[in-house]
Amino acid sequence: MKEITIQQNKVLDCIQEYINKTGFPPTRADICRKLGFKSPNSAETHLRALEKKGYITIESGASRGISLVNHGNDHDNGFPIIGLVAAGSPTLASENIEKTVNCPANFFGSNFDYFLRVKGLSMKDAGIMEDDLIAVKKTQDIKNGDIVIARIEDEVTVKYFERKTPELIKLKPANEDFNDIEVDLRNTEIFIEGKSIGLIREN
Amino acid sequence: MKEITIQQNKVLDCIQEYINKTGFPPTRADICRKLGFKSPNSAETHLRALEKKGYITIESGASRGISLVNHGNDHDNGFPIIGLVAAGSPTLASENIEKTVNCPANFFGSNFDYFLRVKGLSMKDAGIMEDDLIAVKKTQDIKNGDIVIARIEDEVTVKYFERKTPELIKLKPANEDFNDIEVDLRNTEIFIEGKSIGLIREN
DNA sequence: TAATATACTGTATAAATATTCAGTACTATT
DNA sequence: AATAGTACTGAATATTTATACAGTATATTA
Repeated sequence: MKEITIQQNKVLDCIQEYINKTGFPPTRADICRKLGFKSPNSAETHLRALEKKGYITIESGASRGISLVNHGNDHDNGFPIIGLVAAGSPTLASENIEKTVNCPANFFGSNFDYFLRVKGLSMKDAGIMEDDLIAVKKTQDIKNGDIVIARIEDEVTVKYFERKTPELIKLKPANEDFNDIEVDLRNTEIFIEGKSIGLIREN
Repeated sequence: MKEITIQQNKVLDCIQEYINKTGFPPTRADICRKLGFKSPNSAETHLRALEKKGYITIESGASRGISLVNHGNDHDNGFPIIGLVAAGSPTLASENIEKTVNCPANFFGSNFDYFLRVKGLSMKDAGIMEDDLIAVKKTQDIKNGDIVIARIEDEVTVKYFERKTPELIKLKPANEDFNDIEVDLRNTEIFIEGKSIGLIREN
């Protein structure tokens, strides 16, 4: 994140304070009043600088169209939502983060690391529907019957886990339209990202 | 707190949604666009009614000067979980409260009032499983296809809502092992507690 | 030395926005 | 039958607001 100047920081604080107090963002004139500027352009230029540096977004044309960008919220109760890209690993890299959800860390009893947005209906009989958010705990402590987030080559999938033999793993969907995936560890690489410990659905 | 009409409730939801999405309140025109009004005065009158009834405040003269009033939020981020007792109404009386869950009020986009713990599998094809927690918003603004919490006599149930005629309501399960419930308002009393706007599952 | 970013004032203006007024229509209450 | 509340359209208008342009000045970097 780019450095900001003292004055830009004052403007940023001013915006935050204004929103806290009134519930909506300030106008250029409001900022001027607060910080003692005499020209709305003073505020404008600072706002443009803050936008360029990624601290705020400004909706063009709209009045009071300033909103604060949430960055570095990885820890204080903000959990990232990661899209389940068809081919590719779900990582916490910022470009994969859809948005963040504010909720307590122990929301699902056990701690978890991120939310995964579900694509497809392969687990529908387990009550996991398209666009649901699965709370994923990064762990290798998997028992048979757990719902795991697994990566086979470049494909990420959510399935029931079942270890048949030390070399053979079965990934079972909860939908009769889908087939079991059998993975022989001797010729296929599989990586278990973690397991599901909860679920959130936004209607 | 004074009663509000269905339309006023829609406007209130619309404001909430807009703020969640953009970070700042809507203009009259924004509300019109969302709800299909053709005159900004439609929004204006609803806003004035909501202000009069204490649900919002409007800063005179300012653009986007709407802010939501936090009224009687006896649960400050702690939401009660109510058991779905086979016979009996889900009320917020303390003896019915299983425990409380800490989460933001706008967790599911729109505000909600309590969680209901689901018993049975009558909605399993909608991804609602036994012991799931349904986020219930107390409202009478129900559309066909909504998942409602309905009370018929002393029985509380969660079902899809479908109004066939002004006198005939159908409550449809999402499970072929269950039958539709047809309610004739002329001889049976039904009370809609509210609708489901989200779901949480603790594995 | 030139270029660039910061940090302002001051003025102007088009677009966004709140707000009022005049209607129509429906419903419930007195 | 009259009154009041709800729920709108449509038009008009004054104010608010973003935004561009023209300057001045200082500090930092290449």
